Amino acid sequence: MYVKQLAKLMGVTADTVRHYTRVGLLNPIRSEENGYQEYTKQDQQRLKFIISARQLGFSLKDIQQIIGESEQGNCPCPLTRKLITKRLEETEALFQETLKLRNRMHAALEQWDTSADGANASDVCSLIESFVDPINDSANKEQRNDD
Amino acid sequence: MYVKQLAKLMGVTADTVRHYTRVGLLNPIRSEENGYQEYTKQDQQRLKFIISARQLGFSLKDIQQIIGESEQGNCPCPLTRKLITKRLEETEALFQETLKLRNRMHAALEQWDTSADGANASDVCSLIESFVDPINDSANKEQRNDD
DNA sequence: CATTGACCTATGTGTTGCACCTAGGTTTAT
DNA sequence: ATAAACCTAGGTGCAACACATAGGTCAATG
Repeated sequence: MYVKQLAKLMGVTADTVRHYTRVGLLNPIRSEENGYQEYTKQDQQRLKFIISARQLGFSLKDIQQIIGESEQGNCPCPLTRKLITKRLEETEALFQETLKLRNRMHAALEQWDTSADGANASDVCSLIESFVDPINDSANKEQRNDD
Repeated sequence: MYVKQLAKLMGVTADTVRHYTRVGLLNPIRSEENGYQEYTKQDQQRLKFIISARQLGFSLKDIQQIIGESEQGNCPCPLTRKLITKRLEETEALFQETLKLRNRMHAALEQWDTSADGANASDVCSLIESFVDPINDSANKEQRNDD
């Protein structure tokens, strides 16, 4: 099976398969006839594994480590548990950051809905420069002085 | 004012200031005495603007465009409104993806809490290979066959 | 006055996971 | 013969910096 066929079968691009091959996650056999890469059922299983692991947030390096453990005859599960814990923390952090960013952007759009373009003196763009984050603005955090 | 002083004052790293300078967002004056970059109050204002814009999710290229409009004497606000709309859509998409990933990871950790390491035959790691996403699993989407 | 430490410079590389491009060879069908 | 569709290796681009290299500057110290 050549690269494109495998890619299509597994729902990824040929470039992705080539990329995984380059970094050593897949090990096709080189045909002596034409120099093409021959992917076996092993590679197909392996690719399926990679796709599943990516879906769970593992990086390609994580996956390399996990496969490495497995190939050394060790049970990779403890490593898997350890790695996902770390990745989950990162994902949680990213989630919180993205949430806050989204809220800030929504707040900006709302504020700007009632702001005229270039309404006040500013260096570059009055909208951006006069935006006040209603959440992180210190006056709104613990106490409010403007009551 | 030299790079480190400005960076400290504005709460970013010297590398960040240098980066913005490299891509043309800041335009310090080169001292003829020692070849150092001299940052003026203009640059300080500009950096403050950049930091505010980054907080709202604008890319450095967005910021370059906005500054470009402003420097050409045009009001940058319409462009700003247009760009944030696009960025908000992207952020919303990222947010949803991150949320789904986080949920998948939580689900995996829960499933794995009651799974023994290497409990079943598998190619690489039984935990990953036997994980079933309770949300995206087709059996759970529209109907369930296992009643 | 030499040395030390803290600053500065420009330039290049590493990060992540691919996508895309270049320049070419192979296979198959017409 | 040639075109279409596939394959190869290797390199570049992306985003926003962080970090490293190799060297120049400056102020204070012994």
